[in-house]
Amino acid sequence: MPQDSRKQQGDTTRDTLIKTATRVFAELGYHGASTRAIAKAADVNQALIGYHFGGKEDLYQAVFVAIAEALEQRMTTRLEQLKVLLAEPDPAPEECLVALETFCGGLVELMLQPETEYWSQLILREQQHPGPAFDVLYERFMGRVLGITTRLVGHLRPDLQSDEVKTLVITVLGQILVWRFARTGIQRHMGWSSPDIEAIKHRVFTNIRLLLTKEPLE
Amino acid sequence: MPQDSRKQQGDTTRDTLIKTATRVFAELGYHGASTRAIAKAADVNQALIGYHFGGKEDLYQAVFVAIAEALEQRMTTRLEQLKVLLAEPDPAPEECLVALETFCGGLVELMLQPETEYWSQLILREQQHPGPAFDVLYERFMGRVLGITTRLVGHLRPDLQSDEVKTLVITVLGQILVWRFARTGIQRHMGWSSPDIEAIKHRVFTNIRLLLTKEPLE
DNA sequence: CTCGTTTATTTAATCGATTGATTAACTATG
DNA sequence: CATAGTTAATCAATCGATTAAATAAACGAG
Repeated sequence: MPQDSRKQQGDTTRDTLIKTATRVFAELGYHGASTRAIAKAADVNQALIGYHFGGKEDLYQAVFVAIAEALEQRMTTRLEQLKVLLAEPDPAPEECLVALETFCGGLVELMLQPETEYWSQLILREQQHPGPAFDVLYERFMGRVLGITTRLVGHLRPDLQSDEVKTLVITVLGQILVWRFARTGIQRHMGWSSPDIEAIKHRVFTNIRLLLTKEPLE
Repeated sequence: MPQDSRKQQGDTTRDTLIKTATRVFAELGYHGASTRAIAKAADVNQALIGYHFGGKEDLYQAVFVAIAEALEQRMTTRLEQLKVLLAEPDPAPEECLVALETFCGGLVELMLQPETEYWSQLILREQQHPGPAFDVLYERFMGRVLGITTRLVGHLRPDLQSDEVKTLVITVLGQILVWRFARTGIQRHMGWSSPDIEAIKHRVFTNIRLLLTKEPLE
């Protein structure tokens, strides 16, 4: 690793602090994670949090901006693909279905990646008490995912009203998100050490087709 | 309100502390909720937490025992109904479906009740870092719900293997649970002040029938 | 019924430890 | 020497826990 020049050293410290703080905040909670614990875990002097970010609260904000950027980066390609499809005059239903499957498959993988565990913990916490950190997350990630999938499902199910489409979208996404949010309980129930991604994907794909291709029962 | 006798006063203090602590722990997190803040919110002397429970950690445990008991009480009737149905030699599929719908309908109502908000926040937190508090919750509530629904779905879908049934159950429950643990994001997306319970129920019922009555696609 | 005693509960005050923040001195790069 | 970054030390505030004193209901003896 090349030795940082003095000016680059500051950026390195910032990055290290954000990365470490993501983990410590997720593990101990905002109040439980002391600036000293974060600094020690990052192998950095405690006063540097104040120097680089201003204070603990500002570091917390910086963590969420970083999470939103990372999520944005991972999903932006897939979201663009859906946008392109929806830009067509009248996309074929089967094409929409495959695109939605691909998108949801990526979401399943994202939910099951170990590295997203800290993110989900922080997002869950923040969602319970929405502050400025949640606004960043919603605008840069959640809102975009919800928006594009709603448009896609709306095209697949023209028989449904606007609110009905939204409700359906939530349930479709819910069966994916649950694998992250209820992970501990699920593991205890299924007796898995690590979840079988392909099996989950297969189930989600099947469900999507059942929920979006079948005509309403009555 | 009748004046408490001296002996009853202790129990009253205990109950008040648990009820208040449920809210404060949920709002501020374990570390964020100081014993002084809890005591002040409960209008009780701070030292009484130590006197009645031993310490902060013990009060936290007591909160989860109370939550588990409340959840148990609310669901035990519905769970018994399912057990009775499953005890029959060969329950009719339609009967199983209706029973599952009824059960899931109750679950939807539970998820949307304002009073369960504190519970869900605490459960989510505890699930991320499972401790003894989570054990109580799983054994008395989650495990029983998962177990009984899995048996029911297994009977409805004899074409699926054991793990496939469990996976299907998780997705079915996930589309219900999501209304609670993604509540803030959902509200922002749907622009609701308060969710339309009947619409959600209708969607969940429709989904259940689509997912559990249709034969596998291939 | 009344008094003194026991018991459970409550209270204010205080303990050492830890918190986030800040300071001034220090280091190294340009 | 100027600047950006780092460091150890210290600040008042707050933390959970504990203490001894205060309060009042419960109880047995007379």
